[in-house]
Amino acid sequence: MDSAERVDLVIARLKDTGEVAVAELAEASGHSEMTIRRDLDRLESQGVLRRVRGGAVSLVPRGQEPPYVLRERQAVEAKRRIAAQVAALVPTGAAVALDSGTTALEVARELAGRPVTVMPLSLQGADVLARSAETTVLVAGGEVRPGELNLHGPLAEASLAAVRFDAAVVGCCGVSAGEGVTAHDLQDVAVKRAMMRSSQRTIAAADSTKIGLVTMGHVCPVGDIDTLVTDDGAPEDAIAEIRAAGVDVVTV
Amino acid sequence: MDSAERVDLVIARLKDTGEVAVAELAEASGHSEMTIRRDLDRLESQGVLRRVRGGAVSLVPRGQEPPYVLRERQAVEAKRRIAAQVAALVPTGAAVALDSGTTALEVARELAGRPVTVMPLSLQGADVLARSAETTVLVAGGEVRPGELNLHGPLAEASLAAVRFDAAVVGCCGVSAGEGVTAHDLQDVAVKRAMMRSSQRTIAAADSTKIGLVTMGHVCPVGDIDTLVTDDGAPEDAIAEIRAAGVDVVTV
DNA sequence: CGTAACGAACATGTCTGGTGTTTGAATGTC
DNA sequence: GACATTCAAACACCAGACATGTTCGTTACG
Repeated sequence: MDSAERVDLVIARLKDTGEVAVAELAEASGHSEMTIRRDLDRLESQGVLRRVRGGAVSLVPRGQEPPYVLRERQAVEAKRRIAAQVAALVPTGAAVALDSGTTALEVARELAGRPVTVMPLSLQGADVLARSAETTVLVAGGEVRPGELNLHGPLAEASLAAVRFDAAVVGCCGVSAGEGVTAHDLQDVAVKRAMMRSSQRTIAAADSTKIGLVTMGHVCPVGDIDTLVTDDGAPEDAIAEIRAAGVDVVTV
Repeated sequence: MDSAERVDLVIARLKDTGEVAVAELAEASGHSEMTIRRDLDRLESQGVLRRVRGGAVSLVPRGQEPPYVLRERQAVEAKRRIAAQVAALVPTGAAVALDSGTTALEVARELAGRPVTVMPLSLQGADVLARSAETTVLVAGGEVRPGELNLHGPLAEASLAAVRFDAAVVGCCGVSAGEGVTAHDLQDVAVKRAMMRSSQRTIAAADSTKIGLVTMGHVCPVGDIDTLVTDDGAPEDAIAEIRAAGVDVVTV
């Protein structure tokens, strides 16, 4: 069991019971207690949990979005496939607004090096794209959320309003036919709306675990999306409902 | 002779004669020709030179600004001392606009972790500052210059115009009493002016090699600077002239 | 005061990045 | 067109970085 698997184990236990013990994890993973402690220390510095004597307790309240360092470990393969499909939908020379989040970051990796114009809404996205001389990067302004490194606030919205895009690539926390596109954070909602306002088309990217989910911040009715790219793990009926709303759903 | 020294050697030869030979460099550095080729390939991808059969020729025209990868190797110690002094001039809780460039990046490193609000004009600066949760990072929008990773254009100027700062920290390519503050790039000039317009004070940071230099883009008369931080290598009379214009010159 | 947990320090194994050598292909020169 | 030089891909090698385990003195809790 390597480092990544151990973290997964810790996360699973935390989700289950809200706390973990060093000795128990060492037993379950087959590694020494010292290694477990180092894992937990790292996760503590990332804001995932808080160390207590003998173990750790969860810091991620139920219903809230897990921190970036956890989300980037989830559905990695699906996100990569989705990102490749999204990038294929962006023609050469196009201008796109690119959301923050782990899926959008994969899209950035796919777009980097292609002759397109991209406005990323996160610093990681900007970093990835700016390495390539072929790609024009027009970074949005805004306040940076620590840890998440996404851009939000009035400056971000003003940046988006100042440009017109061929497409907006939007990540999200939930997509359902009834409640539409939803996100965890209200400031993100405002940014996503601004992206869509400035774009001719909206491409939503969401792995299948997001299909059918509803979170707090309402972005738009599902019909406002032009294309939804997801993986093939989503329930058939949920996809059918979304299609019925006029969305072009692409599964990869 | 390690990798960094070899690059220095290449740069020195290029500055001297405008071209270098693989065999000659291998001889001089005591490494194999293959290693020299790899060095040159790397420098070519960074835009410093162009490979030709048997060697390479310089791509940096005289009078133009050398690429970022070269500037960051120059006067490192002086830049660090200057940056520490600049950071000391920024009080806790202040809001500052922070220029792009190698000196400003050092200032970002000094400011990171302190409870201040910073608007960096470069992606590297944003990266450094965003790692710390204490520091509020309000990144400027704008187009990203490849290689340099600084932000410019109307979006950057609009971002600056939308905020008011306690201080603008401006890097520059030249400072002289007669010609004032100058930069190599006209788009950078516009950004620097926008920074100064939105700020109560202007702090210029320039190592002593910049004192007395004049480059193409005129930013402002020297009297528009409130404080100039430089190292103690600058000629006495040039410093005296700048002081006579009403600038508070700090040498470290 | 005793036990369990902690963390600093050191040792070990693994992996990656930089370097050298070889070799066949490509390119320039005559 | 023939030859010499240069190039780059492939492989081997080494050093430094990183992860892990062990030991041991210190600290916290009952």
